[in-house]
Amino acid sequence: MNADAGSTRQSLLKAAYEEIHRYGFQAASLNAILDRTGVTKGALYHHFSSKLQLGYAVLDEHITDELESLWFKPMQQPGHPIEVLKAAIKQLGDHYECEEITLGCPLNNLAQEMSAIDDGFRQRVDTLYQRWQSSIEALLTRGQQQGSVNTSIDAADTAFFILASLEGCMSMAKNAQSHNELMRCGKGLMNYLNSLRA
Amino acid sequence: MNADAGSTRQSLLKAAYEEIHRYGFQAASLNAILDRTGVTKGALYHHFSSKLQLGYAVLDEHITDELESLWFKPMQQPGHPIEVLKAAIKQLGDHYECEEITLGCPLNNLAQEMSAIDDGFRQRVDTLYQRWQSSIEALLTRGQQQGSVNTSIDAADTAFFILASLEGCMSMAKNAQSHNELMRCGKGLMNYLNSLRA
DNA sequence: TCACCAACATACCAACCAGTATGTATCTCT
DNA sequence: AGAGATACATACTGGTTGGTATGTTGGTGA
Repeated sequence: MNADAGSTRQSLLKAAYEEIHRYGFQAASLNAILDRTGVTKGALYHHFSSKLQLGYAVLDEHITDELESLWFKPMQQPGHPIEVLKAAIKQLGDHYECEEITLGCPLNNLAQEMSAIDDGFRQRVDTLYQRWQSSIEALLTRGQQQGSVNTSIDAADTAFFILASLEGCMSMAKNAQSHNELMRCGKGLMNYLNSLRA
Repeated sequence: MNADAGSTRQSLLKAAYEEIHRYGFQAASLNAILDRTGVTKGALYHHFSSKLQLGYAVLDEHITDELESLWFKPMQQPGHPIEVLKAAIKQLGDHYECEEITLGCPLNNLAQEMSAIDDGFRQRVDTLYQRWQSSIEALLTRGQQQGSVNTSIDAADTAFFILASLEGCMSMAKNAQSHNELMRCGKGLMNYLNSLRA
């Protein structure tokens, strides 16, 4: 592979991610992505066989990587499971304060827009959501074994609900366009997490 | 106004709602809406000055009405606040079982897609969310006064979190395309609601 | 009865869209 | 050195989009 080939592909991926994050996949314009990068259409179609494949690549590579560093890595921290969770959520909130909170969670955006009309997107998002849920579930289970988390709850169901609430909070904050609403929602989430202690 | 004029407008609104519900506002095709209704383009632009205004009307009329009968009305029921909430949520779940759950909550869909790129949509959705939240808040406050809801919680914050969780649950279920996941998430939500009792 | 207007219908338009056909420069492998 | 592949660049196409210009029809008030 050419030395530049990788970077051309990466810059396309990054620009496509940003365009999709703002306008959604369907409304994202390939020409806008090309303008933004200075790459030509021939180059784009050399690296990706269609707009759909470009979208899949954004999910499989860029968004997966982001989730890795923003969630799965913080989840590896040692300590009280509830505190680790709270810290990971806080970090996520901080990140979306720097980035525009108004653009919402990229994964949730794609889930909402595409899951009903394209199964390729749906399955990819589903896989990521399952990994996300499993990471929370594992943490809760560990806490239950250690005696720091209430054993009367079902770890899997609870993990699923925590993830849903988290996405819901980001969704509400996105529409309200205010970090204040995100904090408000975060407060409710923190209260709920505290209620899971043993 | 002509006798048929109202019904033409209504059928456009209904078809537009369905098209937007499935494909989103931006991807909704006016021609598809026309095909579906048998109305001509001239008629459409006689009733609505632009696609955007049609979208606003769908929100202001169709979706607002749906929320009225699906949420605000059940919320008027007498009884224990937590039970009223649970019943309203259950009814909402049942409704989205009949309709395709995979299409998601119409309000949440529009919020996700449009809030970042059009302020007219954003403000309309925001108003509806605020009414929604207020209805939950009022119920919780009533419960606190009656002694049936824990007085240590902040009713406004909690109402906001409940709404966020609810939207999050529907969002997750939409992507999973399974009623099972909706039930799972509902279980978590019910547990949380029970924890709010006095 | 005649003017007027609401409620359409038909035909059209420029802009934009994803995608393609074709050409070319450079790099690699033999 | 020559063949082939990689990595683009340019110019184009057919289809779709939201929107418009112009015509027609039927009811209604003066």
